[in-house]
Amino acid sequence: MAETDVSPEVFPTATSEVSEGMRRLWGQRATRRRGPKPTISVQSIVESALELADSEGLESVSMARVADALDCTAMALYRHIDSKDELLTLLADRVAADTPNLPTDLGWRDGLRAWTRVQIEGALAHPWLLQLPLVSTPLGPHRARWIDQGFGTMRDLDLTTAEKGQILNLLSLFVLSEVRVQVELRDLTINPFAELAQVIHHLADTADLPNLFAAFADPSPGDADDIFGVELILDGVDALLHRPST
Amino acid sequence: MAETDVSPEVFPTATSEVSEGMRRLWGQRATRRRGPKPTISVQSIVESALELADSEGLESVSMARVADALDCTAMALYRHIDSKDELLTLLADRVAADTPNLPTDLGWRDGLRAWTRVQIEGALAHPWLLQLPLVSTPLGPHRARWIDQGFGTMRDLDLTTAEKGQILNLLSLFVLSEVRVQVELRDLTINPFAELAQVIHHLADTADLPNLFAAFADPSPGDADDIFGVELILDGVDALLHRPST
DNA sequence: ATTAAACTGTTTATGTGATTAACAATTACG
DNA sequence: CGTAATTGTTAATCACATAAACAGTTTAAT
Repeated sequence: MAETDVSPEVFPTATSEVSEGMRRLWGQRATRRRGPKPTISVQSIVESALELADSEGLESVSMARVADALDCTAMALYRHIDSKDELLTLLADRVAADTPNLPTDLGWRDGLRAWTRVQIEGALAHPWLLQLPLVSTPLGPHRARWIDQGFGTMRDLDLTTAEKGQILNLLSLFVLSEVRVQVELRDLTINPFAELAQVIHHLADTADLPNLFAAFADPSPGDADDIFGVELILDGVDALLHRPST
Repeated sequence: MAETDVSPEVFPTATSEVSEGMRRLWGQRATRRRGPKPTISVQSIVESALELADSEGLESVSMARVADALDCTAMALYRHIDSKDELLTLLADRVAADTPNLPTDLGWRDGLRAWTRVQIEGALAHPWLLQLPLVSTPLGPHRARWIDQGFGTMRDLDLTTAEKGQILNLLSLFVLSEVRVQVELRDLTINPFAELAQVIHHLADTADLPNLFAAFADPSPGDADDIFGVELILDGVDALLHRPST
């Protein structure tokens, strides 16, 4: 397991104030005063890290490598960010910056579908995202914009904010599992289903996993496309809309 | 970001055979022949790692610390496992071992709901799970048993294996995000919603995030409980069942 | 039984990667 | 103009994963 270090303690929560790291994450440009003009910036750091991750994988994103790409020493980075953790957090937000704006004239269903599809494509372009513990990464401005658009697609729905938030959350999570499968199919030449079946046959006991064996004995394993999961969630939303309000 | 190193390359996929690591993951006891009787085992290693993670957090799970707990040197561990990555994979599977068996007489809806709830409770007991990239971790026997039970709850449903798999996957992922929120509420005394709202107010521009601002201006933010997400997915399943088959 | 292969754990060493501390150069504010 | 703030550098730690070589133990084959 490589590059899995994303702890939640990156941003100690100040009660009244916003932490320094958060301010950086949200692109607050420090009003510089004295000292030499910086040759690198938070942005250039993140950009280099992004290129590195895309070209050589997340495990190649080390402070030293990033610094090399910027023609400076690793320690120079620390003048702009607090830790590598922060860099990864910034990186996680950065990938959301490239997502295009969504047309605003779609209905909620088409809108959410499109919203999800764009996310899937974005994640496919940066598969190393799966190696980050996205569930516990603070929200940055780019993802915020994206979530904003998600809320936008549901603006006319009679749901609470929390409900809408959960729906977006669910769809985002679905993206993760969907992309994982697609990446495996694309990169590894191996079918995860087939692999699982093989492992089960070689190592497991039929009696221990009766339902699993039955499932894989199913002649039509079928390959659920990415439509399936989205539509299921959307159907759930639909049901919610028509549910008698309590 | 700490302890996030779980790369997918842990188990190089042998085409016809099952990899050594996989065999260990599935508890194949090596038929020992010569040499001294081992004082430690894969199981004892995993068990120590589990205790460490539970008591001191995932970042404390180093080869050295685990070895200390077992009264041996770090290198001794390598006689039983290939790498730390493998240890983390084993650990991820290990936590699923404690989940109780589910009653088999529940309908699919109650069954899946119970299945999800047990998972949530399990994850709450080992919150460091969130720091592992579970999406890209190979399946072990304990999680397999659990998935088996998941399939069991749907045994009477007229869905393809792939569809059932996606449903379980979705519910599992949902568990992660749900647990994250619950852990934050439990440990940090801070409400993630409130935190988000604060960050937005301090750092973001109303014009940039109109929908998000509107959402948070909603007088009734309401707190969506963990019921909501599950029920939404279940409603989606329900809709799928009644959908005219193509 | 004897030998040698296979196996376990140890010691030693290496390399990497994050991060701290001390330093030198630069620039703007007073 | 000088001083304090700011930037990048160099040198030094420290933790950690892991490789290599070694010594003792057990058993299978002779």
